[in-house]
Amino acid sequence: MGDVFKAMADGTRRAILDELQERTGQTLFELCVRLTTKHGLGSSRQAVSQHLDVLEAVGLVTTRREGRYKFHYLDTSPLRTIVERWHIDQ
Amino acid sequence: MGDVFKAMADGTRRAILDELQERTGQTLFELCVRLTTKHGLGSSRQAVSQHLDVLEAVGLVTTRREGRYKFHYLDTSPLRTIVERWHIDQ
DNA sequence: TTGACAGGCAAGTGGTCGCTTGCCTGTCAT
DNA sequence: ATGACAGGCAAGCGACCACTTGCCTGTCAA
Repeated sequence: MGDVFKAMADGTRRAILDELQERTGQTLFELCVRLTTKHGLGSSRQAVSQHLDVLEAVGLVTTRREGRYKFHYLDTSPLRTIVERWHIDQ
Repeated sequence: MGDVFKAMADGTRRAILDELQERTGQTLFELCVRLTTKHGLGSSRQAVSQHLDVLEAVGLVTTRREGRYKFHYLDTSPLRTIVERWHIDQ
């Protein structure tokens, strides 16, 4: 629970979620390119990789391996617990 | 925006929000007592005070002074931006 | 098969965060 | 007015976090 908020606390990770929302199933390098060009974030490959590990650990991102590629998919269902806990009436 | 998540990232702060949701308008000392007894958190007065400052800075808590008392009120409206940004369909 | 490519692992570092400590300000009752 | 009470301010400290750096593993094409 608290891990979800810790994961969301970082701006780069929220930008990654934005990117995956716009185009899900991206690889690490695709995300690196699009983060630097569209979001203006100069994040290195290792940095983005570690961010993806955090997001995957809390269930906000799921992955699928295919050969030497690893695709990343957005899953916003962990955010639903926030709505449930504090009765956000939409 | 990111400040809201940073504020929510701490477990003690989320417990404070839970407490204020159950009984809004509490003072600092009331919150300290109820956090230790009901939530089992051994947080000092200064710690809780600093947490309240953070929550108030991001708009999750509003305050009202009355004499030497300061009452704290919950406001979950900043959380609504989360629902809007990532289309959580409730 | 060998080089390029996509990604992973792990140690080290600077900065931020949560908390404590100590002291101070303002308010109320006696 | 003077002591107790509710809260505020600010410096210091330990722990955690994001990031870098360097090297390694696995996969595919030429």
